[in-house]
Amino acid sequence: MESPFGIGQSANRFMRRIQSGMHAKVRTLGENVAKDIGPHGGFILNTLAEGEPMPVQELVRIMARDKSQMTRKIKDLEAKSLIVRTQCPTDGRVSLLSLSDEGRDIQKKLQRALTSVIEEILSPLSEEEQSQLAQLLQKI
Amino acid sequence: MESPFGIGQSANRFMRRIQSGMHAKVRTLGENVAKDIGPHGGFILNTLAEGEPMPVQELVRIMARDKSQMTRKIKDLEAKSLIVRTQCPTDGRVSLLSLSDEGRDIQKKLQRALTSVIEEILSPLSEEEQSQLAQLLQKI
DNA sequence: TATTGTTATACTCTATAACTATA
DNA sequence: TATAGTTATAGAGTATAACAATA
Repeated sequence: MESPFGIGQSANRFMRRIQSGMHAKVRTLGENVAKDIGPHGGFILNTLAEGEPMPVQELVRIMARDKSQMTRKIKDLEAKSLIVRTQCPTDGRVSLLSLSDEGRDIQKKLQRALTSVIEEILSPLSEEEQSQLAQLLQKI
Repeated sequence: MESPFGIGQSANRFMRRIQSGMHAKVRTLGENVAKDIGPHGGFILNTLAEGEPMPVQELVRIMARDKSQMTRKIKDLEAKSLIVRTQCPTDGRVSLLSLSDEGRDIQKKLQRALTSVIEEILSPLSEEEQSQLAQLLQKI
C-alpha cells in the first residue's frame, strides 16, 4: 500500500467518506435548500466565498470541472437566489458571480458541517500530522 | 489552507486530476473494453486483484460504495466476461467474485495506467514525501 | 429475526461537441 | 481568430427503499 496506486485508493476512500458524511450531515441541518443544491452546489458556494466576485472561468479552473457543468449548476443556484450574477464592466463576455445573503448564510452552515465531517475523519491523526497532510496535498 | 476544510478542497482536486487523467489515458490504450467499463469498473477489477475470490459484501466495504451500485456494475462486468461469479459452498447467500483471464489482463493495464497518472500528479513531491503521504492517508 | 444480494427509481455528476456573442 | 459562456445529449455514479432468499 505504499505505491502510487495505493495512494490513489486511500485518497478515493477519503473523498468517499467526506461525501457520504456530508450527505448524512446535511439532512440533519433541516435546510431544504442545502439538501437541494447537491454536493457541487455546496462546493461552488464555498469556492465563491473565498474570492468574490469571481468569473465563471475561474470557478471552473479552481473546481477543475467542465464548464458546461458549471453553467447548469450556476443556473440552478441563481434560480434559488443563492448567487448573483453581474456583467463584467470591462469585458462583455464575462459573468461575475457573487453570493447572495441567503447564499452566504447557507455557505457558512455547509462549511461548518464540512469542517466537522473532515475533522472526524482526520481524528486518527495528530495535529502535526494533519498539517503535514495539508501541506503535502497543497503541494500537488 | 491549513484547516480541515482546505484539506478537503485539496483532496477533492487530487481525485479530480486522477479521474480526468485516467479518462484521457484510457482512450490512448486503444482498448474498447477498458473504456466501456467506466471508472468504477476499473476500480472493481483492481480491488478484486488484491484478494480474490471476494464476496460482494467485502467489495462493497472496501470500495465504500452502495451495494445496489455494486450489483449493477458487477452484472456489467460479468456480462463482459471480465469477472466470474461462483457460489460460496458454505453460505448459499454469498457470491464470490474472481477475475477472468481477460479481466486480469485489463486490470493489469489499468493499474499501470493509474500508477503512471498518479506518479505524474505526485511528481512535485520527493520520494520521502510521497511515502509520508501514503502513510498519512492509510492511517485515516 | 438478521444478513446477502437484487431490483427499481429518481437524482447528480461527467464528457463531448456544437453553438452564440464579445474581443 | 480566440475566448467566455451556453445548450444539448448521452453516459456514469449515488441514495433510498422495498424485496427475495438463505442463515
